[in-house]
This record gives sequence, structure tokens and C-alpha cells, in this order.
Amino acid sequence: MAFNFSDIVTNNDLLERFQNLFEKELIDEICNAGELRKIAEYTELISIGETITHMPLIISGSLKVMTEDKNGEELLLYYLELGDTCAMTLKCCSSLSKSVISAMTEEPTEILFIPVKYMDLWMVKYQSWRSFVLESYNSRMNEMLEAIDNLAFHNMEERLSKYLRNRAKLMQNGKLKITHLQIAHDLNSSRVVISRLMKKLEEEGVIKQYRNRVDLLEFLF
DNA sequence: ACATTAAGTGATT
DNA sequence: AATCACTTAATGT
Repeated sequence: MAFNFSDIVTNNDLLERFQNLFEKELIDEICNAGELRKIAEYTELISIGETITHMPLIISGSLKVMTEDKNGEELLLYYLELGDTCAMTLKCCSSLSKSVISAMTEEPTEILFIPVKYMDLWMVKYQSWRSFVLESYNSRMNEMLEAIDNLAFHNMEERLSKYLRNRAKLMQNGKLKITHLQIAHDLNSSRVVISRLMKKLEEEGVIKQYRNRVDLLEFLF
């Protein structure tokens, strides 16, 4: 699907967002170079080992970024959302290497794909692009530091409730469409453990659960 | 009615 | 907190 600037303007407040972020010429270049695609939920966009050809810019929805540990277990790195781009991809662009991450959607998502060849070009040409990339690295770094802190210093129950809150924020919805098994995967735990903790949270009145769904009762927008 | 998948539970490590 | 073995419940065909 060819990228059309007016599409974005009508579908999103992206123009406004971009105007604050990038100079006009860069916005024009982004529009020319990028391809806007609507991705269905649960679509794998890239897997480990593939060559990176495009860089994603999230317009709406979200993108789950994972890597693999030595045993081939999936490891959740972070979620990308509105206006985010993938730091791991940026890293790979300059070295033309293969992807060390996999990424998939968990909800319908719009992404603007930009060929990687523009990355170096824009880095030199636009100061706003440099800031954007740097800022992107920064926030991803902070997110991962927080994740490490979580792993190292907090028990499963805390990790679980944080996970639920983060997801609700990400989805802009306190009603989460998710199973205990999926949660267990993301937290590198087992389904049984999650089920027990979830029951505890329910008894504490924090959540209400149904099949394939959990509502955060205290969730505020 | 039956199969499949999600969630609950007690016991053990 | 993880795993096992089993039960119960919800949902699709």
C-alpha cells in the first residue's frame, strides 16, 4: 500500500506529533520513503536471523520485541508504541547485520516502514533525526534497566502486578485479552504459578478474571 | 456429545 | 517458585 500523507493526518494526530519532532523537510522525506502498513494482531514481523531491510515507526497499536536465550526460550525485551522506533534495529542498520530479535504484534497495529538506507543519510542531514534516535535509545535503555531491576529485586507477585499494569497502560484498556499461559511466557514463569498468584490478586480485589481475559479493577486512564 | 483449551489444586522438590 | 499429575470449567464442532 502506497503511503499517503493525508491518510495519516486523517487517521491520526501524527502530523502534529511529527511537527514537534522533526523539521518539515524530514517529514517530507519520511512520507516519501516510508510505507504505511496496517498489521493484523498476532503477526510476526521479523524473526531472529533475518536480514533487516526496514525500520519500523509505530503509528498506532504496539509491537512486542523479543530475543532468544541460549536454550531457545523467548525473552521479552520491550514493547514499542506510538512514535517509538526499534533501538535494536537502529543498532543493526549501521552494521548491516542480521536481526537478533523477533517482533510481533498483539493487537492491530499501523507501522510506517522506512528502508534502512535512509538511516545513515538522515543521521547526517537532520539534527532532529539524531535527537530522535538518541532519545529512542535512551528510553529503551531505561526500560531495560527497569526490567532488570524488576528481575533482580522483586518477587513474582510484584512482577505480575507490574506486568498487568504496564499492559493495561499499553493497551489503553483495563480489560486485558490474555491467558495465564501468555503471561507466564512473558514473565518466564510457569502457568501454574501465574494462576495461583492471579487467584491471590483476585481475592485481594485487584483484578477480576474470566476465560481469556482479566480486568484490572483499579485501573485508571 | 465430544474434543480442545484454559484455569484450579494438592503434593513434591 | 517450579513441576507433576490430575480435576474442573469454558468453548467450539
